[in-house]
Amino acid sequence: MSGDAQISRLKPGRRTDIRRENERAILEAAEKVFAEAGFGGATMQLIADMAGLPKANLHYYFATKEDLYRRVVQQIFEIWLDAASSFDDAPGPVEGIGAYIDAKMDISRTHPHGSKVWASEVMHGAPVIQDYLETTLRDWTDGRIAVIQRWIDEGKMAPINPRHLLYMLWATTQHYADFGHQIQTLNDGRPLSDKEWRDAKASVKDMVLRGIGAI
Amino acid sequence: MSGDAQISRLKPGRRTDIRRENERAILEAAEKVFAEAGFGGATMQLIADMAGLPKANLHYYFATKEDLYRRVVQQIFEIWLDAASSFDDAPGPVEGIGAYIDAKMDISRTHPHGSKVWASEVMHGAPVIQDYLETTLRDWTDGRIAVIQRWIDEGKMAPINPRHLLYMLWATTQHYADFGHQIQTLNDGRPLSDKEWRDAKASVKDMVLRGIGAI
DNA sequence: CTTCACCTTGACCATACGGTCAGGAAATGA
DNA sequence: TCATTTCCTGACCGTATGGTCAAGGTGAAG
Repeated sequence: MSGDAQISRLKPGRRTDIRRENERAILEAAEKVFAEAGFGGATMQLIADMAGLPKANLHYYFATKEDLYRRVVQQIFEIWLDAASSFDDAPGPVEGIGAYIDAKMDISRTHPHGSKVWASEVMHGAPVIQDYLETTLRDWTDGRIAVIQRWIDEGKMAPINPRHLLYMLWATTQHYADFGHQIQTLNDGRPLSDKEWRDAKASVKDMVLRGIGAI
Repeated sequence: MSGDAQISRLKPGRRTDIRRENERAILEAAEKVFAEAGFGGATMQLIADMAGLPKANLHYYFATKEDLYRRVVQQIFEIWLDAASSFDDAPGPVEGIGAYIDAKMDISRTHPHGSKVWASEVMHGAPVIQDYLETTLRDWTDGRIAVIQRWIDEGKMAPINPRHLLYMLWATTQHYADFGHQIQTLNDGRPLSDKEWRDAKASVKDMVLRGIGAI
C-alpha cells in the first residue's frame, strides 16, 4: 500500500493527473462564478463551461453544487489562516500587525474571488462554515487577542480593544477585494496599479499602526 | 389636478394608503430576503410570504424581480447619503469624521439588511447601480476628499491619503453589519449589547482619529 | 489481447422559478 | 345606484436548473 503510494507519487500516473487537474480546473472556475453570481445565481452549467467540461462531468467529481461550494469556501479559509502566521513570532505590533496587513492586502489582490465568496457566505449567515467560525476562527481570534493584549501590557501599543482592532484589520484589508469594483470605479475605471497598491498598503499600515499607538 | 393632489395629501384616501402600505411591506420583506439569500437565491414567493401577500400581488406593484431589487438598493443608497451630511459643516476631523463614524455605525445596527444588499450588489460588479457609482458616489467622494485635504493643509490632521481613509471608514463601519453574523459568533453567539456597541463605536473612533493624527 | 477500474457525456427528468392573465372584489365619484 | 378605476389572486405557462443514468471511451496491469 505505502509502496504503491510512494511510486504513484514519484511517477504520478495519468489517472491521478486527470483527477487532480480536472478538480483544480473546476474549483478555479467555481470560485470565480460563485464570487460573481453568488451561490444562488451560480449555475453548474456556467461553471462547467468555464472549466471546459460537460456539466455531467462536474457531478462526477463533485456530487452536488453544495459540495463544490463547500470545497471552494474551505480552500479560501485555509489561505486565510496561512496568512495569519505573519502574526506569530513577531516581537511587537509594528512587525506583527504590519506583516499581517501586508499578507492580507496581498491576498485581497491575488485572491479577490475567494474573498468575495467568503464574504458572501458570512453575510448569508454562514450556512456552510458555521462550525469553522465556532471552532477554528474563534480559537485563532482568542490567541491573537492574547498576543495583542500582551503587547499592550508591555507598553508596545496603546490600550485599545484587541477584538475591535482585529475587526478593523479584517474589514479594511478585505475591503480592497470585496469592494474592488467600487474602488476601481472611483479610480476612473482602472484597476489599482502596482504603485497604487503600494500606496494602499502603506496608507492602511500607517493609519492602523498610528491608530494603535505603535508608531 | 393640483387641488385634488393637495386634498388627497391632507385626507389620504384609502387607495393611496393601500398602495403605500403594500409597497412598504413588500420593500421591507424584499430587503430582508435579498440580504439573506442574495439576488439569485431570493424568490418572489418567499418575499410574498414574508410580506403576507400572494405572489401575483407583488407583480402588481413591482413588474419584475429586478425592479423590486433596484428599488431596494436605491433606498439603501439614499440612507447612506443622508448620513454623509455628518461630514459637512464640521470645523475639523474630530467632529466631522467622528460624527460620520457614529452615523455609519448606527446605520450598520439599524439597517444591517440594507448594508448587506449593497455589499452584495457591489461585490457582483454593481450591475444595477453602476451609474450611481459613477455619478453620485464619485462626486460625493471627490467632495469629501477635498474637505479632508483642507483639514490636512490646515494642520488639523496628519497628511494621510484621504481616499484610503474613506475606504477605511466605509470598510470598518459596514463590517459590523455585513459581517454581523461572524461578530455575533465570536461574541459567544449573542448579538452585541448596547454597551458593546458603544465600545465598538468608541474603539473605531479612537483608532481612526488617532490613526489620522487628529487626537 | 483481455480485463478492469476509471473517466466521459448526451439525453433525460422532476422541480421550482419568474412572470402572465382573466375574472372578480372593493373602493370611489357622479 | 351605477360606472369606473384600482386592487386582488388562483391557476397557469414556458423555461432553466440541479441532478441522474446508461452507454461508451480510455489507459494501465497482467
